[in-house]
Amino acid sequence: MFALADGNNFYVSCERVFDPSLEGRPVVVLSNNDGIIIARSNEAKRMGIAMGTPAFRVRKLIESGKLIAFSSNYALYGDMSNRMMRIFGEFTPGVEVYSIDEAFLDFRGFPPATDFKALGRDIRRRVRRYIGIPVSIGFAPTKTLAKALNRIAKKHMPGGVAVADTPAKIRRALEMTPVEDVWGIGRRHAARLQRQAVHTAAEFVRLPDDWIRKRMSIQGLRTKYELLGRPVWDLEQGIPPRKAIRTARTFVQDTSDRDFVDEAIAHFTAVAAEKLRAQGSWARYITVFLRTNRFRRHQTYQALHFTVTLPYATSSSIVLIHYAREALRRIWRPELAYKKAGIMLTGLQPQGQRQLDLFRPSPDMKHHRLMQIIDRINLTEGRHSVRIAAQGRARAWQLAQMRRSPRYTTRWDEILRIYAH
DNA sequence: TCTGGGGTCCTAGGACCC
DNA sequence: TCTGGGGTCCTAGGACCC
Repeated sequence: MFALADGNNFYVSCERVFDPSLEGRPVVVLSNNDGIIIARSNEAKRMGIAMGTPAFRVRKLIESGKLIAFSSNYALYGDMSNRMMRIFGEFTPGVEVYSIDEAFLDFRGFPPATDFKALGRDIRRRVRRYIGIPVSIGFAPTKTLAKALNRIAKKHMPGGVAVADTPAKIRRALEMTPVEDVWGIGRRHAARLQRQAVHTAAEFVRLPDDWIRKRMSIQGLRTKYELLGRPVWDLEQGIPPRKAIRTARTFVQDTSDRDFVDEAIAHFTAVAAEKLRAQGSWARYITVFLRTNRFRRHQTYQALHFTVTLPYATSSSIVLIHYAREALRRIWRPELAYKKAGIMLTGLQPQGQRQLDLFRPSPDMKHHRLMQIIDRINLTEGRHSVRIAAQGRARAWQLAQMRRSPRYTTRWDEILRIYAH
């Protein structure tokens, strides 16, 4: 058996741990720049507030106090997540951290007679007591089924635990699962399946293999097998190195200010390079992209991008920023106003040997050591304490965050400020 | 006025190799 | 007139996930 355990309305639940007066009230958490809604309490869901709603659409509700909104506080959610995952680890060594709020748990070595319902309730109780987060858990023989059972636990089981350990229970679960809620079937395929009168997971698994293979690729077929209880996906532990690292931001306002965007690109590159070094990789390519505002009527949407092949793989912020700015020069069009900019590092390889180019500049070997020192200083003295000059002075990347809660679990200075009042 | 950020995998087609 | 067979690598676009 696998289990999929996740925190209910995770970001909202994190906020509630530190302010219990939020219990029972409609609460939402906003994305970067307080742009859209990315988490909702059950009460907010019941008010009909959809995922992804722009914040300005619910502004009146927030200002009148009918809806409580928080800016996102990833330092808090990340820390709460780690604590929750540690509790999961007390029940089985097989924990795959699948996202910030959910994990697959491996119970394949457990005796068949195990009472998984009771085990699930145990996990739930312990997380609730020690971390303060309500969780839901679904048990089943494959990961895709465990996902479906987790949804059933959340929607239909007051105890927050659902188990499918017999063919009959699996069949029943498939009938209860709308096809659009199956893990691996997204919006496009769901719409197409519904046109074919396929509305539930039970109906989906009745489709012939070659029909699925042709229209939904090998992935669709894997989903079918998993729903039938034939495991395709194994537990994945440890963090595989990223194959791409991307940093991008939406600006608070559209901008044509070249210097501003130049600093932003340099900064995004520095942030991405830091992640690159943290996982011990070098990058071979850097892509810079610019986007105009897709919601503007009078200007057609433009997405510009340019990729530079670096003369040698590197993780030096200095080298990467140099080529990022060159890429920006290539695509910059002064007549446009940009809403979003970003960079992406690809062609990642483990640090070690690298192929050099006979006719192009050689790497500066001193950078490696310099970057190590910068990273170490920034770790102890605070992010961005030491910067490359091109990153400018903290203006390009500032987010609008009007409603962020304190970083309760990681920043003493913020806690002390509250209690000083 | 105001609309997020960061990833992975698969397929088809082109360019190239012997 | 008739024009093989087998492979790799790269890229863009689509679909999916949180």
